[in-house]
Amino acid sequence: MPDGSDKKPSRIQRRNRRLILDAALEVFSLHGYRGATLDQIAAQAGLSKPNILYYFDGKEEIHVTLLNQLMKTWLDPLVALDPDGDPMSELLDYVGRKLAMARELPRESRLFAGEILQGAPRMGPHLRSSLKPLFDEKCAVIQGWMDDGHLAAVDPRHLIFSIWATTQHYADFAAQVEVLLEPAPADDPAGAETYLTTLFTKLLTP
Amino acid sequence: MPDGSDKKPSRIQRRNRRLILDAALEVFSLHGYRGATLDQIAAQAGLSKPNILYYFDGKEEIHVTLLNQLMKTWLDPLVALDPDGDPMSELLDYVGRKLAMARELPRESRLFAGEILQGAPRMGPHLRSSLKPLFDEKCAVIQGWMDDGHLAAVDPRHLIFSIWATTQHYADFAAQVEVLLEPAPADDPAGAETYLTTLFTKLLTP
DNA sequence: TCGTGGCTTTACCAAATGGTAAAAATTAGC
DNA sequence: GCTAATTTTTACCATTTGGTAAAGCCACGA
Repeated sequence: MPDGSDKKPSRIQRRNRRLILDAALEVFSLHGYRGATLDQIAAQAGLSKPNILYYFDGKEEIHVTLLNQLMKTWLDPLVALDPDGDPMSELLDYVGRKLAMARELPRESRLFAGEILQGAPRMGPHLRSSLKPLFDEKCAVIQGWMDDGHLAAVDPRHLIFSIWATTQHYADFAAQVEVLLEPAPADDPAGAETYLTTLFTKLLTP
Repeated sequence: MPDGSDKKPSRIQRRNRRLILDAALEVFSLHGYRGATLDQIAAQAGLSKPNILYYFDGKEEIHVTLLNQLMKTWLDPLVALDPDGDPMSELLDYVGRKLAMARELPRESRLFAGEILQGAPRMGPHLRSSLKPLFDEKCAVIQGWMDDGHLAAVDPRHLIFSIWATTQHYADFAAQVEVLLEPAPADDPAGAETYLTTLFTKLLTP
């Protein structure tokens, strides 16, 4: 059994696990945990359902694996916030990176959003152990910048919330955004970025 | 059969339909459409499953009824945006109303978020017919204020998106916000409002 | 070429779930 | 209080779904 073991995964194992996780990301992000079925994931992956269960212990393990895997890339932009950089450009770059992620990885964004929306039943501990320390650390950095007068003073926690909310909105609420931006979806690619840059520049300029 | 009919509903009908819708709101907002079961809704409502189906044609009709009903109250704050009022305070009041709704009606917010997150499968038409016209109308109002120099010029569409995103974030991502605001959840009640008022004041001041 | 071990399929199953039929109980109108 | 309509319960059903057992297949080293 390839899962949970400590042996090196074979080429086939790596390929199939990746196929499954990619299919699962698609299906979970589209229908939510309960809305997704193993049959859908299997069909999307081009494998049979029992074959899926040969590589993963069950539906939940697939979901958890996906979530854990996602957590890393999801936090990357925040990790990259450099305490030694220029405060304003560091934060604006952070906004830009988050917005790019929402655009480039909407499935991941929706997967994460769905999990949180339902009370983070499979991620609560992970939030405390991974996200919280990083969040506190970066809040302190931002607070330091504000104390030094490099940025206007606002609550760093709500600042980060608002960055997350505004950027992820474009991925999580895409169905709504698309309807409301009609009939000009093409003129917009820069629209959100321009707007958010203005928003946070004005907020943070001392 | 009480549903779909044109007769006046009896007292029992009104009471039970309200019980069911309230229970369904609780369950749907907590588990999503697919994650919710009729048994859960029945238990929450204190009625038997067949009795639920005596009042509604099926699970989907309950969900749609809830969504349609929600749409009205959900749009109220935007409807109340007065073209003849003072631009800045109209918009700040709008932010305040949306934030209050997120705080007071988190179940409704999550129900709506879940529906949009999954591509608005049961609300797409409604978005176009109800939300879009109102959105366009209010965008024009805001644009007018900006053209008159009463507000700093930004894209009204993205402005509204950011108001929605930042306010609803506190309801939809409550599980995350609570973890990250620890160990000081009590000091916050005004925190979000103060922050958002600053944010949009700075943005919109000409 | 022949095993051997890893991979895949076929054929299932039990539980959960949305939904129904019809009897039983309750309420409302007279 | 009696009847007719409304409401509720009991006893089901068919489908879906996560999961399993075991047989078959296939690649690769000896």
